[in-house]
Amino acid sequence: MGATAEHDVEQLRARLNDYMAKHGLRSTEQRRLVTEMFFATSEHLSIEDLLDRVRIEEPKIGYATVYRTLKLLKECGLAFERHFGDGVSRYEVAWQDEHHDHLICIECEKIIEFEDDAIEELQHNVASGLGFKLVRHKLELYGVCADCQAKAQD
Amino acid sequence: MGATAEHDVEQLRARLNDYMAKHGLRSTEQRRLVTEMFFATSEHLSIEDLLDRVRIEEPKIGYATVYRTLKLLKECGLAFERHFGDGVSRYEVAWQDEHHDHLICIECEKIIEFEDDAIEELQHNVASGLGFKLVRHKLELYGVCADCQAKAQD
DNA sequence: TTAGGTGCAAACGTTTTGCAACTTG
DNA sequence: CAAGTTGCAAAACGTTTGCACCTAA
Repeated sequence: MGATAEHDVEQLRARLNDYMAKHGLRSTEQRRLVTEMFFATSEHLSIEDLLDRVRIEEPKIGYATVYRTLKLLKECGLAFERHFGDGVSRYEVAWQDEHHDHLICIECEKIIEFEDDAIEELQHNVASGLGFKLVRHKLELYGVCADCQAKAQD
Repeated sequence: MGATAEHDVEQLRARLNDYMAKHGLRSTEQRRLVTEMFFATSEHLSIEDLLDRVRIEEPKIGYATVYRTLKLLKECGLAFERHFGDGVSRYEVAWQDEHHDHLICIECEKIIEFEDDAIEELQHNVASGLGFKLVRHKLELYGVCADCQAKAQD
């Protein structure tokens, strides 16, 4: 709801250009369109979702280009790939200053993002207790949201 | 390492028979073989893994039967489906008295299971703080295990 | 000019399904 | 016997790839 933090898209562009320059990759019309479209969303988009949006502006863009572009964004750490049970990969912008986990309603499929430092700290404890150096984690909570609990009361 | 808890396979059989009776499903030779084979493992098996094992005893069993049987086990809550990044679904016995999360080494792919009550409690807090009734969760920690850290020092 | 990118369609690997033959209750 | 189950092969699904043509640098 409301004011999403003012994320720094400019910084994402810079990081992408940097990566592309370093790897001899080119900035094409399609790549720009797909990445800008992606950076402009705050949701968890499937390839198909993104393709649909991109095609509003440029109907000739193909599946493969979107796949390849998101693969690129994944590689340079600007997108995260998520899997929520159905067979589809969803992608999310990797804002550098932000980490969050997901709370998913099993009735209406609503997805809420959250962060909890206490949980993160415990995760580090668990990992180091087992000899691991923790690099990243994935936490998904599944439950019934307030709305759906209310509905179920009928 | 060593002594896995004495899990109650008998109870799984009972729950399965119960579910099958309630739904007018039948106990066939193949179904029994696949489920027994599955209940007897403690690993995260792919369909292919399980099929290979089952075919040692009964070479004529087909992919579809194993898929269908695991779908059944999922439905009645006796198996969990897991996705660890590669495109393959893996299955794990849902021992009723046990819940654990996963710690995965990103170098050698080793998977360690763990439980942490403190984390679980915080998860409940987070969920209810956002109005959710928590039903289940998935927590995966990715890092580098002690062995691989040692190897990296060379 | 040339390495890299695109769009298409075909290939891929996993999972699901339609169907005729076969079991189970 | 009726309804559920099997094995097969074909279909479906999301994703990746080969290739001829195009385009940024």
